[in-house]
Amino acid sequence: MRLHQLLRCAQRVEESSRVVSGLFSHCTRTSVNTFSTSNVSPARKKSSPYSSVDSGRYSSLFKSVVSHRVSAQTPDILEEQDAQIYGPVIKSPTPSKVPKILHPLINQDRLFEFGETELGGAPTRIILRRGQDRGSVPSVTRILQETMSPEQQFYLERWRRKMIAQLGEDGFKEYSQNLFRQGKLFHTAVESVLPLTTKEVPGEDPEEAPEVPSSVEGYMESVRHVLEDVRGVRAIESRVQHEKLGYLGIVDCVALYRGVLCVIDWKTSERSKPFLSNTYDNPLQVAAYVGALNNDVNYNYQVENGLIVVAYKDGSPAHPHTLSSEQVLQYWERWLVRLEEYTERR
DNA sequence: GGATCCTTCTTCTTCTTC
Repeated sequence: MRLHQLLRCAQRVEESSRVVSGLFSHCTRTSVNTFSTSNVSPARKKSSPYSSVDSGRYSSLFKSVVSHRVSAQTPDILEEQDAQIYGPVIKSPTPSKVPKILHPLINQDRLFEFGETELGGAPTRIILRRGQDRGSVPSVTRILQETMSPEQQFYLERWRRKMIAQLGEDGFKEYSQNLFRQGKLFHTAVESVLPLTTKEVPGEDPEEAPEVPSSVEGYMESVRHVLEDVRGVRAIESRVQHEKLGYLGIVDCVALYRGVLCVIDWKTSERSKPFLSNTYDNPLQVAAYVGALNNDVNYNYQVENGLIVVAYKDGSPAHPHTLSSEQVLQYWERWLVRLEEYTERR
C-alpha cells in the first residue's frame, strides 16, 4: 500500500472512531435515562437499546459513519483481483509533482489598467476554427485525457466494464451518449440564460426568457441559486490559447461570481459532488483555461479565480466550488506537470 | 460534402442491526 493511501486510511479510521465514540456515549446516556425513568415491563427492557435512539435525528450521523468506513477494497487489492480477471494493469512511473519550468499564471506584460476592464458590451465569443492548427496545438481535454494516472485509468476502466456488463455494449453506448447530450443541452441552456444576468435584475422580462428543453429543467433549477450571483459576463464558450505553451481550449464562461472575476465551468453529474476533490481533474482544466486566457491577445483582462458548478438533474441545489487565486495557482502547477508529461510523450 | 477538432461525461463507498 502506498503512503498516501495509508495516510488516508488512518485519517478515516480516526474520523470514524471519533464519530462512533460520540454516538456511543450519547446512546448510552439516552438508554440509561430511558430505562431508569420509565415504567417499562421486563419484556420490553430486553428490546434493543437502538429502539430508544432517535433514528431520524441520527440518520445523517449514521450515514457519515458508514460513508467513512475504510473499505477493504483498496486500489491494490482491487488491482490484484482484477488482474486475475482482466489481466495486469500497465503502470507508468509516478510523475514528478513539481513542474520543471514554472511558467507564470499571470502574464506580467499584459497587466491592464483597471478602467480597461470595465463591464459592458457583448460577451466575447471566439469560435474555434475547425481544422486550424490540427495536430500541432493540443487541447486541454486531450492533454488531461492522455496523462491520466494509472490509478485513474484503472477505476474508469473498471467502471466501464461494470456498466457494459449491466447494460451491454449498445446500452452503454446509448447511456454515455445520453450523458453527453444532457451536458451539451445544459450548457446551451445556461448560455441562453446568462446574458440576462448582466441586467440589474436577472431575467426580469419573462418574454425574453428562452425556452429550456424539459430534459434539462432540473439542472437549470439546480443552478438557479448560483446564477443569481453571476454578473458581468465577459466571455461565453470562447476559444482560449496559451501562446507560449501551445495549447488551446474552450472556456465555458468568464464572469463575475459574487463580484470576483472567474473562469466558470458548468458540469452535470448524476452523483453528488459536495467537495472539490470529487471533481477529479476539473480544477486542472479550469487552471489551464485561466493560464491560457491570461496569455491570449484576444482578451484584454487577466483572471485569477475559478468556479466549478456541479448541477443535478433532480433539481437539488448545485454545488459551486470556488477556486481562490492561491488554489488556481496550485492547480496551475499540477497542470504544468501534466502538460510537460504530454509533451515528453510526443 | 466529408473529416476533424473541442466539448459534453464516467472513478476514488455498498454496510446489515432496528
